[in-house]
This record gives sequence, C-alpha cells and structure tokens, in this order.
Amino acid sequence: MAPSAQPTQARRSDATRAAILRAARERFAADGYERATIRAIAADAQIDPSMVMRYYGSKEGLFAAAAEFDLRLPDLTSVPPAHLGAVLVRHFLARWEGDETLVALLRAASTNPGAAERMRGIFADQLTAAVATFGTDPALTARRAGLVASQILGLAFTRYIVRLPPMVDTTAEELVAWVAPTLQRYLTGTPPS
Amino acid sequence: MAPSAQPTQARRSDATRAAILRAARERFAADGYERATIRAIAADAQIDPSMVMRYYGSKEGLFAAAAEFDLRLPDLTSVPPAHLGAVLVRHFLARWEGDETLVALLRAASTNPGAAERMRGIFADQLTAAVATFGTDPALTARRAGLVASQILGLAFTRYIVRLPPMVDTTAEELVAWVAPTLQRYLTGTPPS
DNA sequence: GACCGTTGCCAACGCTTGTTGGCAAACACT
DNA sequence: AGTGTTTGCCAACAAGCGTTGGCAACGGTC
Repeated sequence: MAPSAQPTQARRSDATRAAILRAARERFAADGYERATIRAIAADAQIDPSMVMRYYGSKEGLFAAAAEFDLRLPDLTSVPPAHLGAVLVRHFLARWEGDETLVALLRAASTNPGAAERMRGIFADQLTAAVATFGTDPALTARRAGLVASQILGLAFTRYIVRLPPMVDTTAEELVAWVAPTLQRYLTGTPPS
Repeated sequence: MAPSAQPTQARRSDATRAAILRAARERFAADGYERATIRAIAADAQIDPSMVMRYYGSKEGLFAAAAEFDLRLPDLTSVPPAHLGAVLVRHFLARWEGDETLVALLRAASTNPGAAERMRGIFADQLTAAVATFGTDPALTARRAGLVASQILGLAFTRYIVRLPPMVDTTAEELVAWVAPTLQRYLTGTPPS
C-alpha cells in the first residue's frame, strides 16, 4: 500500500461543489440524463452554470461524479443462509429510499451508455462479489447474481420509475415478504433441470 | 356494437406513414425518447422531417403512435394452472424479442412521463385483467399483477437495456426455467403472513 | 501593501432541437 | 384539359442546449 494520499486539502469552494452534486443527483433522479440540464442544476444550487463546468469539466463528468455509488452490501457470510433473501431485499429497499443516487443511475441507464456501463459495473462487481462469498458453484455465481439483479431492478423500476400503483402502495415490509423467497431461490436454490 | 368503422380509405401516403413508424420504433428503442430526434427518424425513413410533423402532429404524437402496443396475453383460463408461470415468461420473452415496440416503451418510460403513463396502462389494464381471469382473491389481484410486472420488467431491463452479461448470455429457455417459479408464486402462491 | 491563485458571474458562441409556412410536383376527378 | 387535393421538400424560425473566455471581487502570503 502507498502512504495515504494527501487529504486533497480543504478548498474554499467545497460547499459549492457539494451543492452542485446534491442538485445534480436530484435532477438526474427526477428527469434522467438528457432532461436534467446544467442550467437547471446550477439554478438549484444557486450558482452560475459555468461553475459546474469549472468544477466537473463537462456534463458527463458531473454525472460520473454524481453517480458514484456503493451498494454497501452487508457481509453475507454472517447472515443465516435461510434469511439471505429477506436481508437482501430489505437492504436494497432501504438503500434505494435513503439515497436518490440509485434512482438517478437507474433513470439515466436507460438512455445514457455511460450510465448503463456504470450500472453493469455496480451489479457485476459488487453484487457478484457478494454472491460469490458463500461457496456455491462458481460457474453459477454470475447467473445467480444476474437473476437477483433482475428482480431487484424490476422492483425499483416499477416502484420508483414507472410507479405502478400496486408497487407504490405496498409497504416495504410487504414487498420484502413477497420478494424474499424469489431472491432466496435465485441465490441458493438448486438449478432447474 | 356499431357497424364496422369505415376503412379510413387507403391513402397514397400510407407507405410513408408506415416507414416513419418503423423508423421511429427503431430509434426510440435504440436511443430513448429524447435522443431519438425527428431528423434522425426522418432520415431513416428517407423523407423530410416536416412530413413527420404533418402526419403525426408532434414528436409526442409520433411516439404515441409508435408505442401502440398489445401484450397479446393468451387466455390464461385454458392454461394448466401449474404451468402459468412458464407460459407467461415464455410469452413475454417471445413478445419482447419479436417486437421492438416494447423495448422502445421501456427505454422511454424512464424519462418520458407519457411513456410511463402508457406503460402503467398496459400493465395495469392488460396484465391485471389477465390475472383477474382465474378466480383468486380480488383484493390481491392488483398486487399479484404488480409483482409479476416487477419481475418481467426487471428481466427485460437487465437483458435488453442495461445488458447485464449473465442476463444476455443466458438462453431464453434457461431464463424461463429460473423465472417461471417466481411468477407462479406471485400468481397463485399463498400470501405471506 | 503588493502579489497571485481562487471563486464567481456575465455575455456570448456554435450547435441542435422541434416546429412552421410556402412552393413545386404528382395525382384524382370531372 | 382544368381544377382542387395530396404528397413532398426547402428554408427558416425561436428556443434551448453544453460550453467558453474574460473580468471583477475576494483571500491568503511574503
């Protein structure tokens, strides 16, 4: 390991940078990549659009910074194997509702190739890694992770993006009860014939 | 029933209208609502952009025409109850791969409110109606349909939009085998405590 | 107190977008 | 042959976009 990088020294503009990032996440989450304009983001952050360019280089750069995301998956080896599904759904729902970054990423991934790439990275790296920690057949790990992603992203897509009434009206705990067995089977179930 | 509506009399421009519609579906499916420009669609259809306006009024009108879609769900009452899940996944996968309209709708629904509304309509009306045909508890019908939609749309989202490698590389029949039990439980399973 | 990097705003550029109005050719009908 | 409608293209518009360069005010340093 290299010695810890320099703390990049607090700049006087840090508050502005943070305000831009917060406004950007809001706008990207609400409007998607192309409808979220730099001008609107700057207005929300109450600064000039040119500041966004100075601090983040371009709209793509701003998005890349705003869409930085860590799933913060818990250590699955310390979870009772029978509760894996429930723990995962609950974790994802909480993560989703507590941080609009994922909604921003989800919306943008539909139309922006970079966002889709980022999404692939998150689910291919973080989720697959977590699934790999308990020792199932390695050849199936990626597929199991993909299936989990399909249900989790479908849940988010119908609940936060399309806003299908039954998926919006159902409480998080009810959703956990319904969806947990699905993830449980994708994670630990025996493969179909 | 009223007598069959007049055949609207074949117009000489029908070929052009159809070419526009085909190009529009392609572009909307590939690029989403905002990146698919009228100019690009017109170029694909090899006509002038102003023709698109004359025949479809506006970009919104063009999208509304291009996103007309029928799930063509089979009559579920004639399906062996134990095969409901498998039949549904297979049907959706086939429908999805045979007609890019649904991909267009899915991509656009992320950022365009009208497209999201259309998506809600399709799944709230067509799918809920199909689920309602076999006599489960009516109070649960909407929720069951919503859960089915979440898995189906998640499948499509990861396979056709984000293109998660494991979801792209897996054959349709393998996906059917994995996902069918999920839909089966959402449709006919006993509700969790 | 003079210097220099930082922070911020303003005005503008070049480009693309959806959309419009007018005009020429092709057609249909009598 | 003559008339009215349909089909199509061209040129242009106003608006909005991401992006740029310059210039004033501020803050710390010697």
